[in-house]
Amino acid sequence: MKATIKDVADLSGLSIATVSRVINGASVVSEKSKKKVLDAIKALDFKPNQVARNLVMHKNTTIGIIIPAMGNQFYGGILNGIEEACENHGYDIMLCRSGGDSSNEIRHLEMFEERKLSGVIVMAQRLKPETVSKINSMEIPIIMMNRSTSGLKCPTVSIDNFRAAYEITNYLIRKGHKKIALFRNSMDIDACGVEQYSGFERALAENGISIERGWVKYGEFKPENSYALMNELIEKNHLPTAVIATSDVMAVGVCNALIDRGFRIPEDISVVGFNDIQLAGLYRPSLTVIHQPLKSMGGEAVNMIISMHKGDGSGEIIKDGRTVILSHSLIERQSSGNAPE
Amino acid sequence: MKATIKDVADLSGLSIATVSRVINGASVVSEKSKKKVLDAIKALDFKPNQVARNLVMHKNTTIGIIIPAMGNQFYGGILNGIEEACENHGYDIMLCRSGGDSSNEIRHLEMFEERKLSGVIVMAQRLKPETVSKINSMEIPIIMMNRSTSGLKCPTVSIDNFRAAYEITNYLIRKGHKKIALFRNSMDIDACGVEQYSGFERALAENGISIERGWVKYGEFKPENSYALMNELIEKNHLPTAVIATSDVMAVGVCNALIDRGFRIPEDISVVGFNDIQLAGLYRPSLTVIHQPLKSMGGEAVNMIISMHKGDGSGEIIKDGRTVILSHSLIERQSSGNAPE
DNA sequence: TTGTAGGCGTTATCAT
DNA sequence: ATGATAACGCCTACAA
Repeated sequence: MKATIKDVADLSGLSIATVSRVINGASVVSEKSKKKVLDAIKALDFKPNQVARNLVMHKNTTIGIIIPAMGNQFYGGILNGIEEACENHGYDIMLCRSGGDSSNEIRHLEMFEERKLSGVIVMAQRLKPETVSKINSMEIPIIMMNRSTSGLKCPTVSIDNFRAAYEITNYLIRKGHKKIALFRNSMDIDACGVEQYSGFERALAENGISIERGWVKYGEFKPENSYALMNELIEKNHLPTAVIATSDVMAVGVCNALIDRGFRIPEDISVVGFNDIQLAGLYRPSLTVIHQPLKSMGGEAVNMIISMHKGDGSGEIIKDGRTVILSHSLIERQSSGNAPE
Repeated sequence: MKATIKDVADLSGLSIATVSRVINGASVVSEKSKKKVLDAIKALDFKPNQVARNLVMHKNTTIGIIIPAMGNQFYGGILNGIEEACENHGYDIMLCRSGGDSSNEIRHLEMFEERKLSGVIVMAQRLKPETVSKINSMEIPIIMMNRSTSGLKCPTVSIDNFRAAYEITNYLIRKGHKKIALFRNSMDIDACGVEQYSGFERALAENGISIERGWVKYGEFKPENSYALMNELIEKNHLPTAVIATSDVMAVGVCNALIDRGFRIPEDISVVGFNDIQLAGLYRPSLTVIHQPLKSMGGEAVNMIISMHKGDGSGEIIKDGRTVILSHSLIERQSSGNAPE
């Protein structure tokens, strides 16, 4: 059986309290006693039991994370940032997958509360009202990544999706494109998608280009989806000269449909993506994209959680709807070019 | 403040013990009392405190995971399997990133022990002696994914890397290839790599083909690496007709180097990968690969951890060197073809 | 400086 | 069937 603080106390001939003191560096302990304790700790290979510690201290240095799916490079990038920041601040991570299911989200959220974690970061594609209301009533700090919905009362971190979409649309227009398609996520109340659409719309409007409804396609962030959607367009022979996909995997799906039918990118059609996951640079032609600072976004979320605790010895939590916007950038690679004559 | 079991006891007019009983469904409680308790629980929105629970029960339904990096599709695939299995069995996940650093691995391993997690699954590329010895001395169940090293005394789950490499090498030989390159991970004591190399060697030997040392390249599992290595070969104009990469990202790096220099795949050179992450099917040309059942591997690891606990009311843990081998398969796609004349 | 003792929220063992 | 009460391992006033 593992040694407890009592064993250390016995071996060192001191009291539990003193042992506790040296462990926590609190209060003053004589050098002599300190040494005795340290020796005993080493001899017994004693490690304080975190469970007991958390119980009595009413706190925890663990941050909970809810993610739709693992092995997704977009979330993976954010996770990297979260992990690094947690590492630096001495926090641990408890990770749960929701599968995009709101009942799972709620279940995990409750679990996090029961365990009194120091905070939660949630990533989700769609946000159901049940989840929103659960989030709003959370007793521990919670932050939403890359998404914001009306009624949601918690801090958020993301990029300026309106501007990003606006910029990349303008980029294509400057390249001479007038026939621009938009492949976006399904029509839900997805704030990112809504903002992106506005940016797209605005850029077109400012240039006197009207939106062709047949070129605005909805689908999940899956390559098979955009592959099929692009195929439809090809079959109808109703082709744009450029397509904007609001995720990189969708962009790749579009490219594959095009390549598999013998089209050339970007000579025949330009394709641009969103996010800039590793795939975007690895694919050939490499993808022109809007780059999101995924790692920074994750790190920022952690910082926010930590700061939501500080300043209040009372244990009270700062709960406002603060939003952090990080800056994006446009990376031009091989998949986009001038509009064909 | 959140309600405790005592609040429920007070409100329901019963004792803490009785409340505990209905919560745990243990022992028999009269219907009448049961209802009272349930009502009180609902009224107070009481949720049992897991921290306290774990403390007294000396256990935990959390599984710790150590992973080199997040956002890697290979580990992501395994994580998906782990997550699903944990979900089914009511376990939670605590995830830590090692960054491939053995001191981090050890730190996390100790943290898992302190928290008395029910088990640990570790993924690592290289295994330093310090980590191996820490693993061997762990007091909680621990499983190594996809890797085994001499001296390591813990269960392992992986595929038969020898056979996999043997099969894919033979596949290329049957396609008429005699000049076959192998891009593998750095020369460390990496059991997978060693086994794979043996398989490669054996297949060539059985077909009377001798190994050309200049075609066996070592590098990390990064596309930039294999890209550079392939470029070297191109510059020396010392080209094989096929290359086997022991990871998909390495294969893509090779393909990119080739494509960027104007080579055709597979007409000029065939390229095959290992693992079959999403990228393999998404890339063009899509990659012929050895498919690893990543998800099953993750699930199997969880099952093993759970079974290591069962059967022993004593709390003793089964600790043998059991190895689980799951079956792989060869998926033929676009990146491989007959050897050029 | 050090020790005593009272929790933290639950479970589990006795009695009743 | 139900209720005290002793753990669980640790922290922290309060005393000494």
